[in-house]
Amino acid sequence: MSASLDFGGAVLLVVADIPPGRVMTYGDVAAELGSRGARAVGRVMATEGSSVPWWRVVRADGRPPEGHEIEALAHYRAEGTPLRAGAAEHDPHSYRLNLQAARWAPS
DNA sequence: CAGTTGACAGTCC
DNA sequence: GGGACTGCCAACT
Repeated sequence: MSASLDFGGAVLLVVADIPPGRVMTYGDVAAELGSRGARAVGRVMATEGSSVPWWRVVRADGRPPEGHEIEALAHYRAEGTPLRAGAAEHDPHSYRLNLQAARWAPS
């Protein structure tokens, strides 16, 4: 693969390749890029993530970015992303996703 | 050029 | 089960 894009560009491509109803952890995206900087991925999402389905990228805890839990929850429900039963009902700001079922890996 | 920050992850208590 | 510390990498000041 030709490296025609920067780290940020590669992150956006991987995130854009995530199908609806599925999610990937920052660490998984970083691993696809050949890097271990999960934080670097999160940084790119904070800067240019507005151009990609950022809600399909979640933390290893199964939680969306801090401060965007409600925004992401709306997308998960709209796409049918597997959430933990009653999680969002108990704490809409502290819910968790079923990574075991929602986690997806590119071919 | 060097230090700090940050949409994180993994391990230990 | 939850909280705290450390390690990692890229962008910003």
